[in-house]
Amino acid sequence: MLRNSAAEIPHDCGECPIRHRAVCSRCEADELERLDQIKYYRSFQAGQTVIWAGDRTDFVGSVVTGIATLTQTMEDGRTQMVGLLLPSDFVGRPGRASAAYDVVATSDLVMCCFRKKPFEDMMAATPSIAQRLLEMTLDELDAAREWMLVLGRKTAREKIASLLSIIGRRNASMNGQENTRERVFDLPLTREAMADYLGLTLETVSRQISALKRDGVIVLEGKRHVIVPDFDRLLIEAGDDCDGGLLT
Amino acid sequence: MLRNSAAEIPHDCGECPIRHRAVCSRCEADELERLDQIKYYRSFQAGQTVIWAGDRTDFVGSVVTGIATLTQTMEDGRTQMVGLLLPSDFVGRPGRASAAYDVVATSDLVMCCFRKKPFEDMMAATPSIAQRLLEMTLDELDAAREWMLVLGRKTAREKIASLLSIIGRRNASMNGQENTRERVFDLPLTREAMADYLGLTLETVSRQISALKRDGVIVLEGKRHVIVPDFDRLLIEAGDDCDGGLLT
DNA sequence: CGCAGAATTGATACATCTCAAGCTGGGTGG
DNA sequence: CCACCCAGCTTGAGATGTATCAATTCTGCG
Repeated sequence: MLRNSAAEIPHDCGECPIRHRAVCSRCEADELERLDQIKYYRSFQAGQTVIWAGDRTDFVGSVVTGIATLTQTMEDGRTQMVGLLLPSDFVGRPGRASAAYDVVATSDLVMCCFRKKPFEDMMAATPSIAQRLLEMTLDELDAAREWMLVLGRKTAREKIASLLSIIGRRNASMNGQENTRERVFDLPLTREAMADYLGLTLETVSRQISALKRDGVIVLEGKRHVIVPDFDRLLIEAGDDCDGGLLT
Repeated sequence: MLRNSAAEIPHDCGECPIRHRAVCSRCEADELERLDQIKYYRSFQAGQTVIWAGDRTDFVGSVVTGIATLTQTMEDGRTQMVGLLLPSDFVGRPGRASAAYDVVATSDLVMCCFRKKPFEDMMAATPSIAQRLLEMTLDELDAAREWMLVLGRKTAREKIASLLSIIGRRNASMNGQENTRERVFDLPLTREAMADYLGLTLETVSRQISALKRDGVIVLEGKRHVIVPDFDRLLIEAGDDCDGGLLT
């Protein structure tokens, strides 16, 4: 469990990779120091469940590195992903005792955690944290609503193109390849996880990816490495306004 | 436009029907008085568009009475409802210049509005407002995620049953008929609006409602008045855990 | 009355699911 | 080093649920 050496895990908030995007991004030096005192890191291996839906949770936290998914499952096993947690995303809800969704590490994952009670106290005393959390929550709400359009009204091909464009866009914003026509990235999800995200079966995901490849919209190297020769073309396939979603 | 007489519109916050649920619900008397000074009411007729997606918005506000919908539309006309706004729900996003979605009055509607700038200033100075808005936003996010499961993984019949159970539940919580086996309510939406909510066509909505009627899950009086003889039965049809969604 | 919007119902088309068979690439043990 | 294995993925053929197109019926209202 403690397989990550201390060297891999940031300890100084000043050097934290998510310093400027996470829930703490608006904190002043003194506030950061107080947070520093109540924070602790947890590591998870790919595939591990971080939180089980319905369980009591005593912590909240931020994804520092790696990717996790938020999923809902019906009794008969049908599952729907309802969120994709990337570095800087916040996990857990202040003021709620038990988790609403399963959180599963898709890759190896490091989280910066706070016990819930101290964090809630800190939040009440620190407007900059509450403000930032509100802003992040509003962004997530917009993303969820964007996704409702995908789930409710788009075809399988458009769904795949939408997912690829979102991953491509987020990836670009991290690497500063924003305005390039061509974009290159790795899929962080299995076909099955994509299916759960898109409300499809994995077979349909596979077929549509093959179709996009056949039509030259994307080029695959191996199963996971994606090259998009013309990102605007992908956006058109996604059914999005070509000027790019304003919200994602 | 000013067809609502002054008598119909509440002016005193103390008598406001959404006083204890809206964004102002945690305000003290003095805070309420300050809000009172910057608030104003707007009325809309059924069918009127309150806000157009993409337009600059200079106000935010709460639904006081009536129902509105939040919808997204693709260029080719496919539309998806992404929110249903009932009394006390908040409209608009502090800190954003333009609207992300169309807001349309489904019934006659009264809103309690604030110009955005004064409201933002007030929010910065009044933690109780910011806190309540965060809480409401988190609730909306949960509702949106619940809906993603409905859109992505449920059958048409389950979708209809889910919608009916949500309306029935909200209605019950307003009228205190919480634990009755039988529930009675009016549908606030046309078949087409239901279809837009559920990611279906109106024909499919109609067929599935007929099927639920035929199977005795619901009884209809006219097109809009619904009687649910056994609410648990409806929840089973919705594919929900029978102990009721914890979140909605 | 008779019109218009809303809803229902029917017949058919089609997209996606389901079930089933094979493929691929990386790891393991003989 | 090779044979094997296995999870992840691809592809095919047929079944099925929902959309589409079209024709009525209902309901409220001028």
